[in-house]
Amino acid sequence: MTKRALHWFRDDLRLADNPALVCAAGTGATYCIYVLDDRAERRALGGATRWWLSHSLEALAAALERRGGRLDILCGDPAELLPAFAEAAAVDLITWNRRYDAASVDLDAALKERISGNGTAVRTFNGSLLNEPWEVTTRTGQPMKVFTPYWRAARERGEPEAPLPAPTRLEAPALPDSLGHRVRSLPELALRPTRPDWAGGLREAWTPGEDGATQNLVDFIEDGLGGYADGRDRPDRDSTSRLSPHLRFGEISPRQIWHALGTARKSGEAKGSAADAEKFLSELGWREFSYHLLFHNPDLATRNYDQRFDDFPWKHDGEALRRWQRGLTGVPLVDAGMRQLWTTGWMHNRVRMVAASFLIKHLLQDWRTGEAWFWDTLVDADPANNAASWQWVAGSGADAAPYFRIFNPVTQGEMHDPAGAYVRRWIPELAGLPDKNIHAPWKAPDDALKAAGIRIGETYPAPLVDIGFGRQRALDAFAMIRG
DNA sequence: TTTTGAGTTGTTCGA
DNA sequence: GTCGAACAACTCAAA
Repeated sequence: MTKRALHWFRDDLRLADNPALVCAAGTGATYCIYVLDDRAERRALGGATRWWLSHSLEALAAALERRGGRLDILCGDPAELLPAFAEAAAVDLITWNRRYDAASVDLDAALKERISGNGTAVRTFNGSLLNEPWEVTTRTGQPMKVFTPYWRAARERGEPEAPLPAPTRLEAPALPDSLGHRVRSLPELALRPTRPDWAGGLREAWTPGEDGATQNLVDFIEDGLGGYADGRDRPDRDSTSRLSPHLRFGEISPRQIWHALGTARKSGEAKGSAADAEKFLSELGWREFSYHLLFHNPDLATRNYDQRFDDFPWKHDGEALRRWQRGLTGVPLVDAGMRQLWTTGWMHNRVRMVAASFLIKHLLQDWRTGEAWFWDTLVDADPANNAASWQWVAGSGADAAPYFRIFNPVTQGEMHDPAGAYVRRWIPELAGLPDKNIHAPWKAPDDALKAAGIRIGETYPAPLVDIGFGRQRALDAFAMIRG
């Protein structure tokens, strides 16, 4: 009798460079399953990631079918479903790629024990990181707390291994009758918005799935890598990789990115300088560092990494939060970013920092309220990156900026969106203002406002807070907890 | 154990 | 307009 395996897809929705899938497919006929974990105690996916997931699963199912495989989608508690599936289908081996949030780590450990106890083999793999979070340590074996030494130590471990090819042929065993009623169709999961359908902008901006991810990488190496080190800070340009949501769902692996970059540079196809490539790789490094932090600090998304911040005098201003969410703070760069987020499910990294800083520092709102909004609206909402980055901006995180480093959203706009193209794109009601007024319309001369058809407080809001006053108030608040 | 050098992304002020 | 210094001390990681 030939062997049968089961591969459990999670945040690894790809066929290429998927070590757990390769292991399963090498064993024999392979069930491929995805489980939508609907337990109440888990942090539910946000709206944007649910949308992305639905399309990514659709792409994955099609890719599996092209190779003779099949994706079975289940809904429920994996701790119960996986052993039940394994037993009913009489599989010899279960494989999956690891995840690193606390709930997943606990679930995986429990599952492994239970499934092995039933006599079924379990094999797990690293499918989403260059280094496991526990592999990079200080000389004394402690977790790292500063990015630069972390990344240096990670690099010293050597080049990541070459990516694995996708299995050329998959064989899907028939589903046992007893499991038929467990399988769900994609529409049954109700992952996509219906009334209202807010996903039009997402559909225009993205192609979820492995093919879309690969194409994005190719495009980036061709068009974005040249000048990346500087261009990445320009929201008015198209020079970031836009790989974040693809990485979020494992439609592409960091290993594949690393090697594609290396190959393109060796062959001379990549336009970027060595500095551009290093800068880009260090962004993968930040992703690794965030996972390192999350693994060693399981409550990174809810608890201040620096506990002095437990006494920070946050204001709880629901109206200010709502105006920030809707892109109606009256500060153009912040509002442009928040509208880009709402429309496309993504925001340029530079603008994320400015918008987050404005919420935390100028509006004194708890970073967790911003983290929660990003979690719901970003297509790349990631348990490690989102939490680590919000804490970094707040100053409560690892290796955080000094407390006095407060972004001025007007200065940032003038520096990184000098002609105002980004602001005009997302805030059409300001489009008629001259470049020199676009980032601070409240200071524009009356005739410029009139010519542009703008009435501050009517056609576009007055700023929620005076920039200089907000900065000083934040500095005073930080002084209170410095002790 | 102690010492030493270094630390993603900024702003403002004054010369 | 441009440039350097101050901001405020602290923690990390390695020697």
